[in-house]
Amino acid sequence: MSKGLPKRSENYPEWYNELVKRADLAENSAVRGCMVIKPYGFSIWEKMQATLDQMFKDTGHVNAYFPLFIPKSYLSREASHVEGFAKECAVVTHYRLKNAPDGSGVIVDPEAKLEEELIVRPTSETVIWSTYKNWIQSYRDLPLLINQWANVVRWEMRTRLFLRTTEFLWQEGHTAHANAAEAIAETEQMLEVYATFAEQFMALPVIRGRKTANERFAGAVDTYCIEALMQDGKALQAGTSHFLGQNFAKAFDVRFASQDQKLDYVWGTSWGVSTRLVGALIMAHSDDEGLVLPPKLAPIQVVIVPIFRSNEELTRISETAQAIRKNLLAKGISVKYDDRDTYKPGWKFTEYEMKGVPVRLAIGPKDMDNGTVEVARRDTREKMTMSREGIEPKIAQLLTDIQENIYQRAWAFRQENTVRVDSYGEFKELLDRKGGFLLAHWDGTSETEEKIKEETKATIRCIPLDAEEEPGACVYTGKPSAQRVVFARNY
RNA sequence: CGGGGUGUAGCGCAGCCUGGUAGCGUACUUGCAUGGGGUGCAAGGGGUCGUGGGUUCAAAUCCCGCCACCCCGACCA
Repeated sequence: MSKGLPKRSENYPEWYNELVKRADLAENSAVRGCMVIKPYGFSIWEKMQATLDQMFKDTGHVNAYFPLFIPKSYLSREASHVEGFAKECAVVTHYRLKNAPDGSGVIVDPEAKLEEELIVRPTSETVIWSTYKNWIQSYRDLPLLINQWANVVRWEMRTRLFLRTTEFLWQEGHTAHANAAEAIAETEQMLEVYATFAEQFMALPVIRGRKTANERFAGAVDTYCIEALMQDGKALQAGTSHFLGQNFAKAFDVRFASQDQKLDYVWGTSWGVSTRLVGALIMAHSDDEGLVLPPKLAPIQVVIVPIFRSNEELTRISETAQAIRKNLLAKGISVKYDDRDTYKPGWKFTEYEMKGVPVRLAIGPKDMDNGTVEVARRDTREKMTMSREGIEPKIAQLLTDIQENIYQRAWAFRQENTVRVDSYGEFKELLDRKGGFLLAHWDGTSETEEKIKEETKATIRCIPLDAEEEPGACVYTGKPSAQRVVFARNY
């Protein structure tokens, strides 16, 4: 195993793959396209989960759990939904194995064929709406605001750790409302929850927008999304929120008696983010030395490394280190004191840099003599010497500064790589030279979007919600357009 | 599913063309020194060479089949 990481500038995909492995986040499993999420990687996801879960509860949602298996017939109830997912569904056809007659191992027992095959959920709309039918009779049962944390399976052709795996973890919210306006408000609210989470916790600036018909969720009337820009200039969809209209209510016959004694179909939404967010986090901030984690999501916020020769020295240093650790813990900061004598300080420094620990404290004999501590921040790789006295509030402040700095850096990067483009030639040239978000006029047709995709591999990531009205001409056809949309190549 | 590539120690690879004792780096174990940025030296353990068949006195190496994985495309969060 070589010591350094591949350079981002030389081979970005290779850098990403190596980083995921070297930072101990995840590895490939025996099953193609699936991954083992290792403890360090999983604890990042757990922190994301904890934060989002609280945000969902604060907006009135409750958690529930729906089954992994979906009867095949459910999937065909909503026409465009089937079409969207049919090509990537895992199907359970049998329920028993038996020993092979020739002793070569186990085989599927042909006698144990399921009468109706089961689909491993690619998403849960169908099973949930078939259940909601029984839960909703009256306007008094609405709104129904439910979320579930689950795994789903989509049989992808090509996979990448965290960004696209055959099985992934996510949350999916599914809500039912008495009218369209309320459902749309819910869709927009949850998009804002995602955007807030991305910006304030992941330190990742995002564009809030709506998808074009081509990119819309199968079965939705309208799909909202947040789009982030990665360091290689490619866009990544970090979260989606769908206004389902009455599509699933109609498909599953979910009706309610309204206050004015009419029977009507309910209005639905669904919204989700997945372990893909971990991939976004990695690609947005990390550098050639390893992971860079925003303090709010770092499993370990501060690591303390003692530098010592003898056991006596270690004992003396440990006293100071433990005191600092205790004071930081009291401030709600997670601290690891790594006093292993099986690894050398330099080795530990590199290791914690690879793992993206935001702040590292080193305490050695010289510090003990001088009453100081060496403080290193991961984001800028600066080292400074601080007085041991009153260091705790300074560390707390430093974590806040790092969180802010990482966000600012990502924001500046996005600014530099978001460009208004008015000619197709410039459009193609920019895409090939540096990628990024291209703000261009579009005539609003799927045909044009399709042609641009074929010719440049760039798609419309979204129609931004905050875009200003600006009459212009489509970058491809020259037809009139009312506002700019965001084009990019994407993950 | 099309095009390309790779399977040899936990990991990364050489050896194959030209058949003849299975190697290197790293990781691991032990000892001594070392200890403020992946420490040095020495010794040691670890292999059905992806798999099935064929050629041969002899196959990691040559021939045929199969399997797996990776990369590039069509599909996607």
